[in-house]
Order: sequence, then structure tokens, then C-alpha cells
Amino acid sequence: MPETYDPRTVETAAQKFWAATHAFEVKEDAARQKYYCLSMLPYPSGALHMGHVRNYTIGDVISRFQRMQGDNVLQPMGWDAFGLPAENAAIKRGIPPARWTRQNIEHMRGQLQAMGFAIDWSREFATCDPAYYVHEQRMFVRLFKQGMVYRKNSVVNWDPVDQTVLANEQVVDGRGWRSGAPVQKREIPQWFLKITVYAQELLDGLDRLPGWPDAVKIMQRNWLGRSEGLELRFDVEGGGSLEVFTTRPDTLMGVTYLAIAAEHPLALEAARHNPQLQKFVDACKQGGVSEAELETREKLGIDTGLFALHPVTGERIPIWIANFVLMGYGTGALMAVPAHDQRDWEFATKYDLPITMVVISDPVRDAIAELARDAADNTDAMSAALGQSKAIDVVEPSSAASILDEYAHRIIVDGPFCAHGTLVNSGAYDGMDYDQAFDALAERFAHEGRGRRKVNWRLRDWGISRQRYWGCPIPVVYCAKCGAVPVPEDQLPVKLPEDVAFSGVRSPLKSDPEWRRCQCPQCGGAAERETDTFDTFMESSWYYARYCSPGAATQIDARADYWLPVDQYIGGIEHAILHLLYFRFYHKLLRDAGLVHSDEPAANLLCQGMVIAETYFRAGANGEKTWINPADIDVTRDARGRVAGATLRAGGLPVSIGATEKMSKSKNNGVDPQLMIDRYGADTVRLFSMFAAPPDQSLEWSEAGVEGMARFLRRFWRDVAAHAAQPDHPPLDPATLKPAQKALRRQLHATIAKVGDDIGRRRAFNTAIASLMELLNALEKFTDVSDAGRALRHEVLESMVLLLNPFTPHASHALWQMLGHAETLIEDVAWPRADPAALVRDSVTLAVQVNGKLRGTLDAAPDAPRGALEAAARALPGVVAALGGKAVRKVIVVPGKIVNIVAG
RNA sequence: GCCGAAGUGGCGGAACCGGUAGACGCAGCAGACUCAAAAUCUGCCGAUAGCAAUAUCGUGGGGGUUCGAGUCCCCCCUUCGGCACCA
Repeated sequence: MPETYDPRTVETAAQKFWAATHAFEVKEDAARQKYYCLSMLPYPSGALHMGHVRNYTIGDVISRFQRMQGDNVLQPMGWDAFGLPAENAAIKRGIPPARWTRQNIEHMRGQLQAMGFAIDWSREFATCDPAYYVHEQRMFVRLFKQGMVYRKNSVVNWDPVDQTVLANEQVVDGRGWRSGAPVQKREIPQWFLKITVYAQELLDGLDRLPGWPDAVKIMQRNWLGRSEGLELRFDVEGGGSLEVFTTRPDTLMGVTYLAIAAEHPLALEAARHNPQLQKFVDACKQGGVSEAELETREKLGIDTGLFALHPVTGERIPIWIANFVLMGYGTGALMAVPAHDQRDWEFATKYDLPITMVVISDPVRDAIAELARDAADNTDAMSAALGQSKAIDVVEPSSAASILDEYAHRIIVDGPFCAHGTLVNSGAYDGMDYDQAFDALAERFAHEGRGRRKVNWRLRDWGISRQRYWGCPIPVVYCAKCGAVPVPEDQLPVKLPEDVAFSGVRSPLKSDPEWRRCQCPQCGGAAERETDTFDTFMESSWYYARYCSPGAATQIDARADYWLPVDQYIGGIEHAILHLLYFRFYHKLLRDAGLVHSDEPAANLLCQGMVIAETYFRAGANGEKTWINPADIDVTRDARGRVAGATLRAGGLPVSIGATEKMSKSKNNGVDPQLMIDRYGADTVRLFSMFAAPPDQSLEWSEAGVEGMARFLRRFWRDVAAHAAQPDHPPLDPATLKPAQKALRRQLHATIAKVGDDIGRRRAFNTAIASLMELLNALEKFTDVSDAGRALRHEVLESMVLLLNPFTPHASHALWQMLGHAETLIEDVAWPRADPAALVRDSVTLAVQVNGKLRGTLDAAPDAPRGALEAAARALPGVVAALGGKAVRKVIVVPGKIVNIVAG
């Protein structure tokens, strides 16, 4: 073994060894504890980026760690191969999506292997393989037959110039990204999967996922958006009616207008006879469909001139069309109560609609109640309730009314009161609280057949149709006689033609009459195929289960019961809602199809942060910025080490320093992992990406930081090599160690305990590595070459090789052999155990405070009595000075931590 | 706009359950080695005042709870992620 660390030879040798011995291929083994460690599968975009490196290194650290715990560890890999970028590449470079995708996969597989990930490659697949998506099509057909699938119109972004549907991402400032034309909303028929059937289970299941981050569960809970309310029918003057859903039936008497969506049938009908309304409805069709765009748009409305009748009072209520009411949510109509809803208030204020207060807060209610009890002395209570400095001097008998008037006025001027409270101005419902009013109104309307209690969800059914070529064909044919008919299972897969000319504007499926033409499976007559493809979230919703059943004739087979659920799932936080919700939903579909036997797909979830880097640019004469890659930059610093400026490495021209942002092509701040592997080796890259930040935070790439990791590995290698060259030593006898030896051994065993806890429980890889660095620093100060010293050094180095193995498997593989283990493989060696006897401390250091400020420290036996600690603390010179004769009022002693003397 | 995070030295970060703020790494400064440089090694390294011992301040801003707050509560600011057709 060489004495200096050469990552290239070490890594090539280890990778060759793993490949030759199929080291990470696993089989079901009922006798062993399984561990399924899954990282989100990559989109084959062309080359590995740092986000992949980080994601898969986290997974690999956990996988290798669990293997050293004795588990049968499955870590698979595959490719999320359908999607928009392949079409974009085809447009840009004229390469067919299939060829581009498969080339990328070849290249990226090699890069993953160069990172040394312990992946079972025998299970690999790409989601664009017909052998994969055939099962997805079969599942769709079964769901179709079960009534879980339906077709309805829904709205898409339409580019009127390119005559194509645009993804939200392709709409920039309301215009098509290529044509620049203003985007329009257009309704087209699309397929939907009834995810809302599972809404309640998806919500309840969150409570049974203790291993998922709270942030993800909260976001999913809010996304599902369960609300309990009342569905209520308003009669429309002159015939017809309008259904609304409200979560605030208690505010019913404060309704001053109704608002309906521009696509609402009533709006369309009204617009037919009124050019102004028609103009407004048409204007609402401009722009994209994303919620962010709709919600940030100026809230606009127009009076239809129609009136609804209040279901209790019969009063006439104007009906408005509003651009923020969405046809897709609820009933496409809402009752507006501007006194008690922020958005209704803003709209009413803008269009000068009445604002009627019908709910008051508890303090106002109490003030009124007090007035009733004690009419003489009420001014204080009233002014307190209203929060004003001057008491109102108009009191009884109309004092309660004047409070209400004042309060109602404040709502009109300052804004709505949105919390629950007590009803006023509501006739028979006055004095009720939210629940009482809800119950009373629900009962009344149920009796009248006008309304009913309803649970409403924000969640909408999953639209799975995409008007794109590079995706899994939806296995449906359209027959003039039989309508939409699913393709029979024995005729699947409906294969996507891969050898096609593709301009990017029109899907080859749609422009090829030959591909479309088929026979109706039901009547045998002429029919046409569906030319839409599935949302790519369909493929990524069940791949985890397919990894467990490689080559199965069915979608999933019994082998999955051994591996599922996933023990640890790892991926980006950007997937917190959509992918992870579809993933959970599809698992329930698989369960109800009898294919899996658990309720949730993954027990533990780790969401890693982004990889970010500094940006550098030069501004041209016209102000346009040319972004320069960090790899081509030298940073200059002032005497204190602060960054003073940056220059181009070639030529030395000064450049401007931009923000530190997510690595991206547009800002040219992506650091190529390949370059880093070539320069420093995979172990150093792995180590830095685990050290620089905790996994769930963003990670700033720093080449200087990478060099620091390389230095650490070189030092460690050199120390092991130097030790291996020393003469043999007798076995270590822990009982006879000298104090310095005992101290080092205690640090070793504390580090063993900490690294195991940091990796296994806390997932705090950065602090695990920091503690290993501290241990190496301590070892290098330990110059004892006695027999016991050498034996101890051996224990430290051997443990460190094992503790580092999850992070730097190539170096550990080589160093394990250097330490004399030619017979055993480090991959199968058990994780070291901390020796409790070595951890025992003779003394601990306590902080001593006076009034919460540190005035000294104190060494004491861990079990020293409180009295002794207090006495020792009061004797400290710093404490005496700080007390300065002040009377001690209280002494707080936290054993092993702190003594705080409260004086004054 | 709505939902979810994050903000600590020159920089990345540590402080796990409310108990010595700044571990570890980077950068910087000083020194050793060297003809020199690189590499390596040793020491210093939050701010202010002071020769020093030390004192005061200090975890985005403002308030609060507590013997004690980076950590808990309230309000605010900034940045980031998601918002159903990017994956």
C-alpha cells in the first residue's frame, strides 16, 4: 500500500471489486432484518448535478451504515425517463427524445458508479421502457373499470400562435415562452383519477407517519384542505338557483352579494345578452391557469344585474362575476360576507358594496353584557372594549346599540373581523355562537331541503392527461358507437413510437393518422386512439414497488412484501406536496388491488436542501449580464480575509459578485461533479457534501471547503500508513491505561457513540464528520509509542476506518486492508460498539453564573452533592467579585451542568 | 396572494430536552521548514475598550416569559421552496 493517498487508484480498485463480487446485489432473506433505503429516482437530464450527488450520498451513507448494523439493505436506482426536457432537447438539437434520453442514462449511470454508491444495479429500469409502463397502463384499465377514472373538461394554457398547450413553466409573464403570445385559458376534455375518494385516508394517514418531517405533513394537510361547512341553495330572482359552499354559515345574515366564476353557467348565460359582461368574461380567459398567477392578479368583478334571494330574509342580493372565483373549486360560486372575510371586504370596499356586521368579538359582547347589568357605570367598559381613549357619552337606553354601531363602523373603515364570535343583527340567531348558529341553520335548511352539512376538500382530482408526445400513452380508444373504451389488457402495452420526427410543436401521436387508427375493442368498428399521454407523476408514483419485483409478469409480486414499506425515503423538499401525495395515493391503489399489504409507502422521509453556489457576472454595455462559472473565478480578499472582489482566472479581468443561489444553467453557477471527482476523488466529494451543512438545509458549494476535506483524508491516510509501518503491539489492556491514554480512549468511545447516533438517529452527518476530525486532531497530539500507546492508536485508527466507511467507502476499503484485514471485507464488518467502561468520567466541568452571567467554571465529581457544588461555586474568585457583598437570594444547581447564584 | 422553511464570527456551520454561544472546516494573520514557492507543521483568530488581568456588547429587528433564551411566546423584516402541466 502506498504511503500517500491517491484517490484515483484507490477508487477504481474498490469499484472494480464491488462490481466483480456483486457486493450490493441483494435477495429476500426472511431470516434477516431488511432495510429498504430509497432515493428519489433522477430525471436523466444529461449529466449528474450536485443535487444528485448530495441526494444519493445521503442515501448511500444510510445504506452502508445500516448494512454495518447487520441489515439486508436494498438500495436501488432507476430513471424517471419521460418528460418535457427530452422534447425540448429534440426541438433544440433535433435528437429524438428516446435517443437523447437513453444516451443520458448511459452517461449518468457511469457517473453514479464513479461515486461509489452501493446500488443494486440488477434492479435498474427506465420508466420509458414498455416493460415498465405496460403495468401502469394495465392498472389504469383496471381503475377505469372500477370507476376510479373519469373524463371531464378542464382548463389548460393555450398558446394561440404555436397552437399548442403549454406547461405552467412555459408561461412567462402571461406569455408563451417561445411565441411570446399572450396565453389563453382553454377547456379541453381530460382524464382524471379520483384521488379525492382517498382524501380522508390521506389526511388521517399523516398522523401515522412519525418518521416524516412535520413541515411536509403540515403542507400536505393544508393542501388536502378539509373543511366542514354548509352547502346552500340561493334562489335566483326570475327562476333558477345557485349553490354555494360556506364554512361560515354563522355569517349568513351578513351576506351582501354573491360572487360567481366567469365560467359559471349563470355567468355565461347572463353574458349572452350583455356585451359588457361578455367582454369581462372574455377578459377572464386571458392569462395562464396557475394558482400563483390567478391569486396575485388584481381582483376584478362586474355586476350581472341579477339578484339572488336571501334564504332567510328573502332580501334581494346582487350577483357579481369575480375573476378570483374558480370554477374548479367547490361550486364555482360563493356567498360574500365582507364584514367577516378579508377578500370579500376588499372586493366590497373596491366596488362600494354594503358591509353588514353580524358577528362580534367576546370583549365587545362582554362590554354589552356589562352595560345591561350596570347601566350607570359603563363608560370604562365601553372605552376598553373599543380601545379608544375617550369614553362615548351617549349611554342608555341605546348604549348597546351605539357600541354595535361604533364597532360596525370600525369594520367598514379598518377591515373585517374574521374570528368566531357571537351573532348580532341576525334576528332569531342573535346571541348564538359559531357552533349554535351552524347547527340551527344546518337543521333549518335540511328541513327546507335547501342545504346540507358538507365536508369540502381543497384537493381536486388528479388530472393525468398531458398533450405531449414523450410520455406513456393513455390506453383508451374512441369509438363513434361505444364512446371511450379502455384497451383490453391482452392488447397492452400501447407502445409509444420512438423512431419519429419531432419538431416540438405538435405531438407525433397527434400528427400521425396511422398510429391513431385502430379497431374498437368492443364492437370491432373503426376507432381512434387517445393521443394524450400520462402525467409523468404516474410513473414516479409506483417505481419504488417495482424495484422490489424485478422482472415480474405482474406489476408487483410477493417479493415486495419482504421489502415494503420503504424504510428511508430521501429526496428534495420541492416534492413535499405533489409527488409525495401521489406516491401515498398510488400505494393505496396498489393496496386495494391486493398488490401490496401496507397503508403507507415509506416509514421515514428525509428532505434534503438545495445545493447553492455564488454567482459571478460581467455586465455588458447594454446592461446584459454574462454569467461566469465559479470554476473560472479567483477571489481576492482584504487583510482580514473578507472577500474584496473577484477576477476571471484567465486574463484577470474583474467580475461582479452576484447572489448565492441554487445551482442553475441560467446563472451558470453549477459546479460539475465530474470535474470535482476528477480533481479530488469521489470520497472527498462525498465527504464535503455531507460535511458542509446538515442534510435538510441548503448546501453552499465551496472548492476551498472541498480542499479541506481532501487534506483531512490525506492526513488520515498518512497516519494509518505510518502506524502500519510500526512494529506489532500486544493486545490492548484497558484496565492498565495511564491518564493520557485513558483520555484518548474515552474520546474514541464517545466518538463511536456520537457518530452512530448522528448517522442513525439524528441524520446529522456534518457533526458526525466533525467529531471524527476532532478525534484525528487528538490522535495526532498523542505521540505515545509505548506498547500500550501503539495498541491504543491501532484501536483508534481501526475504529475510524469503520466509522468513516459510510462516507468514504473507497478509502476505508483500502485502509482496512492496510490495517491487516486481508481476510475480512469492510462492507460486512459490524459497526463498532462504544465501551461503557471507557466512557466513565472522573470529573465534569460546570459553568458557574451569577444572575445568569458566566463568572467561572468548576471541576467536580459527576455525583458531587449540591451543597458541595454550591460551596465550591461561592468560593470562586470571579463569583466573589461579582457578588460584591450582595445578598444571595437563591442558588440553582443543575448537576453536571451549571450553578447559578441569584443575588441582589 | 396562500402554504411551508430559514436567518448565529470574514464564510459554511455547531450548540440534540431552556443551562459555559461560536465545536469542526474554510479564509486570514504570525512563525517553523525551504535558495524560493508549493505542500506540511505550530500558534492566534466575534466586536468594542484596555499594556494586561478583565469589562461591556453580541445569534435578522422589536417586545415578552424565565434564576437563565440562539432555543419558548407575540409582532415585524429579509431570503428560499411549493402552489396541481418543470421534475
